[in-house]
Amino acid sequence: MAVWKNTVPSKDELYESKRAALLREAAAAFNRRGFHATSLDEIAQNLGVTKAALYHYFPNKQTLLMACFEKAMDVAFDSLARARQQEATGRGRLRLTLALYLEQMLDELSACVVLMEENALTPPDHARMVQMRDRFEQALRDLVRDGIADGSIVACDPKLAMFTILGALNWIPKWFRHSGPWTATQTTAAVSDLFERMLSSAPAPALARDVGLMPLTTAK
Amino acid sequence: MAVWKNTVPSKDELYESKRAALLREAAAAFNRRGFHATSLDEIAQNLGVTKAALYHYFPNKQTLLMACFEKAMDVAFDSLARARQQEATGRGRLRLTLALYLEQMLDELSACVVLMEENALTPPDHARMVQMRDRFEQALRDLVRDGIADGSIVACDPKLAMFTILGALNWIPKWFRHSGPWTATQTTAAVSDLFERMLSSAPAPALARDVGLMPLTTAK
DNA sequence: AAGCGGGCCGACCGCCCGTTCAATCCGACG
DNA sequence: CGTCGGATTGAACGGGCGGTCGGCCCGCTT
Repeated sequence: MAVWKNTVPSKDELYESKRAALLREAAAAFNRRGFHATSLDEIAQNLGVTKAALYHYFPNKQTLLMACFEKAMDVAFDSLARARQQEATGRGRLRLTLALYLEQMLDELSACVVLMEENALTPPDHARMVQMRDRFEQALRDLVRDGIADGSIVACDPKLAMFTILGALNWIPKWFRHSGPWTATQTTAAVSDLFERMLSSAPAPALARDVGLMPLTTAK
Repeated sequence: MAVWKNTVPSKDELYESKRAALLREAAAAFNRRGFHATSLDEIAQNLGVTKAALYHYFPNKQTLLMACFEKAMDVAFDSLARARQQEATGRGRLRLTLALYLEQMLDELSACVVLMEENALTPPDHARMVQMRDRFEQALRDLVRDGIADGSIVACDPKLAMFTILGALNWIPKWFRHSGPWTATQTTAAVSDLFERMLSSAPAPALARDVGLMPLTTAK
């Protein structure tokens, strides 16, 4: 019996994996079509179940949205922590944070950037979400400030810079398709290059002319 | 009677100005809260009338959305034409196009960038909208190509560059507030500087440290 | 073999909101 | 002052969708 522990999914594992699949599907739909435009019937149908089945995993639609958001924020803060550890300059940390975040969003989560349509949440959830998002944005602005201080980033307004970069980032789910010509890794690298060039004190003299020709995996 | 023609609003002028006000209000609401999250009651209330009154100006909610979109595209192509006339290099044309578009979006129209939630339109309207949007995006990519060819823009992937820039642009209505610390003109200039730095073959060595300290009006 | 229980289904409820319509208001005009 | 017509209203309708509930199916246990 114990032999099978890691190969045959237990009841709980099955439950969790289904729940995760639901979360991914919901996140993808919310990002592509918007929260209000996505019906539970739609999500359920994509998963091959009935709407009522969803209620075994989430008490209501709002909670589903909140769960997407929290997972996204987990990824965000995790990316930030890893970048702080691996990179020394403000620019390096900023770039790595954004790249780790984006790549995970793109392939793990079908992008959970549901920072929009926040008004759909209950006031306490909304407050919690705004607070976490602001903390993340503040951390990113601080990276920009660090970069300006250590000379790796040009003089600029950190607030505007991050508004602009996060806008571009949040928009990516609208046009990125896994079935498209670019892989998640290629897209991440190319977008990071653009962001870096915008802020670097030593901007690259050239960028990739064709994202589809970039390396298919991250060089390690 | 004819004396008053240009001072006292005629019936038609009144009708048109009310219709325009409705369009502005709707555009602002759609951009801030999303199409599906915005109820007609809400728009009507902000205008001091009843929901039913709106139906004297638009046959239904979808048409309202489509009208917003078409106005935005008018501004877009107009900006493009003016930029082509005034600027010689690809970079100059791209920058001016984006700046004209953004500034008009910000103050005239409360930003009508409702390229999202497209699924809300009827198939014919949707097709029409996609076609116009694609034409505009193509024109912008061509400006990037021109810029690369004439040396004003670095080697890069025009498609990705415009996806990124338009993403950042489309996100601006989410955070820009007329009551905020930055004017539309300041914001436009600062954002344009960021975009330009991302793509220019001769990136500026420094940018404004504080958007709120930039000139309040465009220098002419 | 029988019983148990979790997972899922079909059907239904109720609300919200887009849409309609008859009735009313109000300014213009004769 | 009466009438006409467009603008606006209040009330109602109907569909869509989030959410609920009772029951069925099926695998596991004893």
